[in-house]
Amino acid sequence: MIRVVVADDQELVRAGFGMILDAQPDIEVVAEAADGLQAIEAVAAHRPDVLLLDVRMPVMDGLEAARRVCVEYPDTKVLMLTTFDIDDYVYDALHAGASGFLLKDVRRDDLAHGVRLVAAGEALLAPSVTKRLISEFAARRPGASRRPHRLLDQLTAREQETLRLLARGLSNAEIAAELTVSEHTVKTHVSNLLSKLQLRDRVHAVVFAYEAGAVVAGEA
Amino acid sequence: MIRVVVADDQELVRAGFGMILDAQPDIEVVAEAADGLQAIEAVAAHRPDVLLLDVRMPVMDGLEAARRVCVEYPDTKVLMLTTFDIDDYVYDALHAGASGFLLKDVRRDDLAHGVRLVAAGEALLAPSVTKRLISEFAARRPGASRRPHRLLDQLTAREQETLRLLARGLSNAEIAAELTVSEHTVKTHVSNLLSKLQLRDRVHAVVFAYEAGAVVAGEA
DNA sequence: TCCCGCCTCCCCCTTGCGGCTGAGTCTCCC
DNA sequence: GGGAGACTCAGCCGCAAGGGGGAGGCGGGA
Repeated sequence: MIRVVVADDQELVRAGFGMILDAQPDIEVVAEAADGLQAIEAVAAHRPDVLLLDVRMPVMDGLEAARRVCVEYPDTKVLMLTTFDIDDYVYDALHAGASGFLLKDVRRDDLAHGVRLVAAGEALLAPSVTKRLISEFAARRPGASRRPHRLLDQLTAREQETLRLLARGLSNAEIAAELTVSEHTVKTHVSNLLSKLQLRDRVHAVVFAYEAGAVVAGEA
Repeated sequence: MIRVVVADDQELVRAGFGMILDAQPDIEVVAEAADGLQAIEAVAAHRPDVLLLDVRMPVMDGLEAARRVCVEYPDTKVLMLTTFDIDDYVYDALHAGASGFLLKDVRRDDLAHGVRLVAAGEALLAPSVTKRLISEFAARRPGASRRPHRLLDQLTAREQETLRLLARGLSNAEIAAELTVSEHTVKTHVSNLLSKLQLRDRVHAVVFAYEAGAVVAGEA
């Protein structure tokens, strides 16, 4: 039996989803909540398998609630629900650790199916969300799995190292300290790598490093 | 009526999927193919709405076929099928432009449902694939979309615009030209956004923009 | 009404950056 | 032995960048 907590600030929505789920032979709604705080309390009290969580709620919104539940009660899987698939919601929810993200116009058997999937440890996204996530994913590192970039091979080891540090925002003096060489040397390296890559200045070098995948966002 | 081409090197698999889909009142299998080249030819000949494409095939594998179809016949949506959800397959398929990725153990109504979704321009992933994509996505930029957006909201419209251009490598003079204001004004904006975001110089601003997702690699 | 935030423009000044030229050491290889 | 390339260091010079300070117009909110 899959035990579920339903959290939504609208009485009718709670009742509707609750009824759909309770009608399933293998799903049981053990509690309801009208805001984020209540949701967390309900999770603490009942330790459900799945928390069905609306994004927009008073007192504490669903994103913050999801964040806390995912940290404090990792056994409870969080399935987010929203009326509109605003981008930020999705990304925030996924970063918060949610297992899924559905729109409220979901068909009733898809909802039950989703709860079962999430309870089984799988993930689930509404089709439109999947679409955006894929395009976002595909766009970010175009062909990342294939080539490390030929241009970078033109640089000497020291130049590549310099570029890496430069792309992290270090000044020439800081790079010099990091590499334990003089600032003059760093300037030479920078100058050489700029001309090799045909870049105007260090700002362009930073842009290049990110675009070329020589530096990856989030790996600071 | 959704017109589908089924491509798989195994006769039985083609027949099975073909039967399932043909049994649907709104889906019609217009051709079959036993390898990647045949698949492309079939797409060229029939211009189907959906191409159901196995990954592992002789002559030309499904990934390469997907890549070509997505470029040459963008109206035909590609739905990949595989027995095992090997990571690289998924990522390559998504980069190739596939609209979805399903495992062959898919239930028959899920398959039909998937074809309809893809034909409608939505995307679709097998649950286990969704799970990995999400964790990959969430890991890459930990909390990227939330916190920085807060910070970005501190900036005025003009400052955000300035940051966007700055992060593309434009000099103050170039930004001024782009915004049709004086360079002095740009300097003021830059100065303000640097202090608001507590960044040292424009190089740090570029790094920030990428790390925060205010600028996304590949969207130059 | 007044005040505040935003956008715009200006001057002065210091600093970091990058181009230019030149040069010493090392290793690798012909 | 000599050449090539990488790494190191140096001085000079021009310029973009960024801080500080000041100021006017313009809109919305108290």
